[in-house]
Amino acid sequence: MMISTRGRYALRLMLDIAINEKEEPIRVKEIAERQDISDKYLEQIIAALVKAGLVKSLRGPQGGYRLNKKPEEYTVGSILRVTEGKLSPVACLEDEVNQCPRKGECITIGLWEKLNDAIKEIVDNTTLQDMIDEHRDKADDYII
Amino acid sequence: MMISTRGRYALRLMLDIAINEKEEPIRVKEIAERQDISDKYLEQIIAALVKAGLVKSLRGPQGGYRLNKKPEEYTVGSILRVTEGKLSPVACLEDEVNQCPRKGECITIGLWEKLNDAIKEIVDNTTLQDMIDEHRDKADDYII
DNA sequence: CAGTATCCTATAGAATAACTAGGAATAGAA
DNA sequence: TTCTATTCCTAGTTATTCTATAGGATACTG
Repeated sequence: MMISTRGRYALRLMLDIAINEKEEPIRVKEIAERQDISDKYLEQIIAALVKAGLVKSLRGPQGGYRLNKKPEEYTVGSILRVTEGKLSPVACLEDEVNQCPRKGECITIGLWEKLNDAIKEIVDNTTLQDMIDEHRDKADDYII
Repeated sequence: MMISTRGRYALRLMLDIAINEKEEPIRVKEIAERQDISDKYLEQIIAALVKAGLVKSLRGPQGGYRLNKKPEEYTVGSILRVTEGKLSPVACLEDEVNQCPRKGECITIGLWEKLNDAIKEIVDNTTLQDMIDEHRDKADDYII
């Protein structure tokens, strides 16, 4: 399993805010209850998202969290990279430029690059809104 | 980084045998030297490959390891699954049938399935021979 | 039977994952 | 101003996995 709870919770958390946010900001405790996740753990995860500028926080009573942008402006990749770090299959692809001294002769690098590209293709082209829409479509299938 | 040294070494090890195997079987020590990997660690990794029936071993002097099949008959996936376990992005996709009770309402499952399919598409359709060929082509590029 | 290889099992240090805990800082309401 | 609800910050904890290392048992060949 390559995506840890941290990244998966972050995604559910962002989707939860996207779906439930109306006028008032959303409290961590609400999200924790709806998603059935430890609120103390969620606090830490959301702190990283605040620090990265993905959500904004409001302290004090009636405080909570709000998205900074519209759901269609968040890619899954932008969220997972904050919480999971790099999404590369191998370390040498984590930097912009591959620093590995064996790179030239490496027989496996082509495979890792293919995997890397496939993963990026998906996470960088799926937005929160896409996920919400697809989920609605799926739910419709059941109703029809 | 989702692929650990175990899986990466296993792949290099299989490729090393595929490329260097002539009449005589290949000793772990040889591979360890060529690939610059601890031989004791390689021993454990290759033991798993033997147990899974991917390579056969010959004990005693003049012993070593041999591939059981032709390089084009090994997919990368078959090797990585032996050494890395499941390659799924999330736990609920590791079994044939998704057992998760939240599956029906899960808003993220579609994304994980897409990732899972993309990974499988690559690892199950790339063989050792493909990697050898592609590497040769790349080397040619430098020469030309 | 000596030597060379694999085979098997135990151990260990380091890193990571997945939380848990407690209190400080802030802001709104009474 | 004080109470309270909320986020913010940091440290600690438990379990697991990673990445080996080590040492000897077993098997085969010449």
